[in-house]
Amino acid sequence: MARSSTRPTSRDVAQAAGVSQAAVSLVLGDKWRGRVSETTAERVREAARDLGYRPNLAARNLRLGHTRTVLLVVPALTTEFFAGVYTGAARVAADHGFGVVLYPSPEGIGPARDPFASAQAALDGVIASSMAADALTAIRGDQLPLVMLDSDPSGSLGAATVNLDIADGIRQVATHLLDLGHRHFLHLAADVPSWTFEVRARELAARLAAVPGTTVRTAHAPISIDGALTAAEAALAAPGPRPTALVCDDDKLAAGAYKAARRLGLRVPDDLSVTGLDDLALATALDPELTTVRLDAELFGERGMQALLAVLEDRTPDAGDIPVELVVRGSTAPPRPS
Amino acid sequence: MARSSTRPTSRDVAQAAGVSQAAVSLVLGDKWRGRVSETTAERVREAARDLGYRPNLAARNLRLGHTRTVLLVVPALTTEFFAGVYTGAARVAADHGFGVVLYPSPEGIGPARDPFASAQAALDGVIASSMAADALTAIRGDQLPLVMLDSDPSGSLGAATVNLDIADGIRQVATHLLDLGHRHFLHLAADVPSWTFEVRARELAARLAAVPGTTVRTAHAPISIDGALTAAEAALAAPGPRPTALVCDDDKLAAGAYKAARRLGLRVPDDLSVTGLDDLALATALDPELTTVRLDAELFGERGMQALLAVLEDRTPDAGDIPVELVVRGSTAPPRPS
DNA sequence: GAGTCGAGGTTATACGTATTACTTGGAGGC
DNA sequence: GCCTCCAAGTAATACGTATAACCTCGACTC
Repeated sequence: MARSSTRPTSRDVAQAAGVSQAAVSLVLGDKWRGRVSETTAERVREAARDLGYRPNLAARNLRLGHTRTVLLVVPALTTEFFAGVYTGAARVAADHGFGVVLYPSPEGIGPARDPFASAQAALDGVIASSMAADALTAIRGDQLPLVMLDSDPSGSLGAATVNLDIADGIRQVATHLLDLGHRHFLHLAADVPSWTFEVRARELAARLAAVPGTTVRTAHAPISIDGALTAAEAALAAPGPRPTALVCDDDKLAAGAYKAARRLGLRVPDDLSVTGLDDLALATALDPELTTVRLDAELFGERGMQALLAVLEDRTPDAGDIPVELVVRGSTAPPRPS
Repeated sequence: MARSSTRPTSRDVAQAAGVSQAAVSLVLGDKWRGRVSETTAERVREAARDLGYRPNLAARNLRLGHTRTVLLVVPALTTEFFAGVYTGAARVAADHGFGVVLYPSPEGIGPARDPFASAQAALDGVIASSMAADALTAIRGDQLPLVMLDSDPSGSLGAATVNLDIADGIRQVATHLLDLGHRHFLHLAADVPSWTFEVRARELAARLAAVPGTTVRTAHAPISIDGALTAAEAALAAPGPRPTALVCDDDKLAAGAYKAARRLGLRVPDDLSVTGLDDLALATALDPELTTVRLDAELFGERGMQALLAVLEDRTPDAGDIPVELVVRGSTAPPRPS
């Protein structure tokens, strides 16, 4: 009563319940099976409730030597994709008594900060998207258990990796467009150094190379609608035979491509077929709705967390890429006979 | 060397440098001005570097009694708006040696979890969006310093509030549409109990009531493109005089409204003017581009963090709503003479 | 009726850090 | 030559928790 300004400790609860601090810890930690009588246990719980007791996490973490908290490092949160990843990871984490703290990679938050300075929380492990490039070096410095999302399985310093089967997605896109009769392609690629984008480029090139008579050009753009607009407009207006199919590295780029097409007086899909990748809400907001590759963000997050749990328990994480699915909508059609 | 499996402590560093643990703490804490010689300090720093020493946050937090970490509670991360809020808050936080941990309100993460169970990090304070309704009760339980974002200043239990001047934004929208000549309105409102949406409804009604001869109907929709599509389609197809202006509670709803209009064969803006609120990237991805209200998300986050810092230091937070700005684009035009 | 055992606790301790209070070996003052 | 004082450290301690080790007392066994 006297010191109501400071938070109550387990000792305060003990005193209020007339027991030792150890008893409080046992009861509240649910480890009192044959150690404390039911009546005393109830007395302790009541005292804790009355005082509004909340255990001091810092003390607990120090004592336990772990925090049951992991960090999820993502690139900018400008689409709902990583929100889904977080949701999946958090769900699995919660099932195992873990918490997930989100760290959106800096980019304007200040002079290239250490993620751990920002998320001061003491951590047990890290899940990092390969797109959050700025943070990677800082992360590598630490010795924390690490799972990499969407990154080169052979080059990740031994860290476990969990990947979406982007290669298959691109293959499906290419096959779909080839089946429609397209032969002249433009690849609108993300201007970001990340394995996940390299895969797209490599796989598209490989798939198209298998079909004689195809051509493919590449334009690079920052991942934003305006950036894509500029790059796509320039590429589409370039001299030479105009491509009839535009394969975009993600849905946002596709949205920019739509605007570029409008500016140039090209109709989607009559004059130009467009594809995306992600299946964001944006994909169906566009007119016509976008043919794209659906990624299961939540499953991605779940698998990432499961892999990290495996690493933490010295088990081998499950292997195998996460399947993706082509969603055909109105933005792709056969090329018009020229 | 012997126990390389466990992380080095400040005592290990001390031993390596041939000094006491206290000296290590002083040097690394930058409090050694007249306490330790320059040469010993350098020796300590070198030892710390060699061992890869990282201070144990849990221990430090316990000792210090605070964590310099605050929690930012937001609703779903499905738009970039709260990413901006985070960016602003994190920037200000970093300038003051604070970290920000993001907690996206549950919604499917599991059985209505306590935010503090998820973000296990020990916290010094909380900034919460009023839209993250599920988390509010849990938060209220704690005695942490609290700043509410976009919530009723008179009803926030004494917590400090930081608000965008949404009322003014809606007034600008209404005035813009009235000036164009519109008299028959449909309000597509978010189906979420939150002060920020109540303000929109109240202010729109008030502004329109001031002009004789205006009518306004209201349709409610969940904040998603599909939800808005359904609700808007039903409302627009309802009997009675068709509204010529559709005021949406946010840009996402507006995107759904576009789709509803297309389905009904209405052209934007010729048959129907549409407005949004947020100015997301989505707004310019739509065709025609959306007339909307620009919110400065980063400034919002900055002000939120500044307010929390003020509360933590027993100062009075700055008052005053954050100004917003109407952005007129192609989705609004005079009504066609009927 | 001595020994055993388990229920129902308590006492003591360590986790790693930051900081306060103390120590010590000179150098300088007079 | 003695006192003072400062530079350069060190020893000790507390933060709040979880848990291992210990204690005590009554009921039962044989």
